[in-house]
Amino acid sequence: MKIASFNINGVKARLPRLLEWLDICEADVVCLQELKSMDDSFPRLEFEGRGWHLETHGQKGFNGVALFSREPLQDVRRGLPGDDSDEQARYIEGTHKGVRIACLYLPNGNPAPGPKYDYKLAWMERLRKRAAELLDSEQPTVITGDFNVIPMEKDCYDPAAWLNDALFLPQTRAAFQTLLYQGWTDAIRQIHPQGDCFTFWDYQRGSWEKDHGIRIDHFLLSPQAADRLQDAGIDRAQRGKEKASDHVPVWVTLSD
DNA sequence: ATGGTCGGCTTCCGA
Repeated sequence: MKIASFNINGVKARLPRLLEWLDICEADVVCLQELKSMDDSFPRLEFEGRGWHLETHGQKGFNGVALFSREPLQDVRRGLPGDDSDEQARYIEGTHKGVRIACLYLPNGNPAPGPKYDYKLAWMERLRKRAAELLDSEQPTVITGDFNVIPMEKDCYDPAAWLNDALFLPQTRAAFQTLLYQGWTDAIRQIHPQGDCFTFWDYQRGSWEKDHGIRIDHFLLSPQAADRLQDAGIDRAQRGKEKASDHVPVWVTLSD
């Protein structure tokens, strides 16, 4: 089973690139973030016509997550539990062939300190609680998406340049590490322990041309999923295409 | 060198 994740930075702006990539990605389930589309204006037919089943969770203008799958998903759940007043569309779960898959777009949090950073940390605490429930289920589970967390110094081109950024602050990294200590496996680092594994290059300052990237799109695998981990990778070439997203797809394969 | 560039129900905001 192949599961991919891709922050597309606007489904309508990315339509040709996304359709092209979906045709070659060979994924059974695709987790998408930053749809920037409401559900009732989502270009469903473009994807359904190519055989994808869609579960979207959008909002106007910003955020938005979706699960695309070759077979219909079971038990789809929208929204991260823990705050009924939170109206931002950043989380969706579904089950594919017994594997629970959570797709998230974790808050950016900049500028820090400030209310946006407080929201990020509160969201990560809610995620910790949901992740603990998922572990307790002992079902094979994958949490993936744009975490907006640079876990380690080697995950950015110039750590000093990111010291005061909400993606790299000690509290942010500690909250991510707390997730890992629960028992989750960082699948991309598991398969690629050395070297750059960048997944994002800013549109500004020629970041792609200079390879000034960061690793913020992750796959966390429960023990039951990690036992089945075969491979993981990053479709880096997507960043060099015309009208590319600022993120590239990441993926894992699990044995059946 | 406080710039630069995307996307969105755009004329600012979020990233």
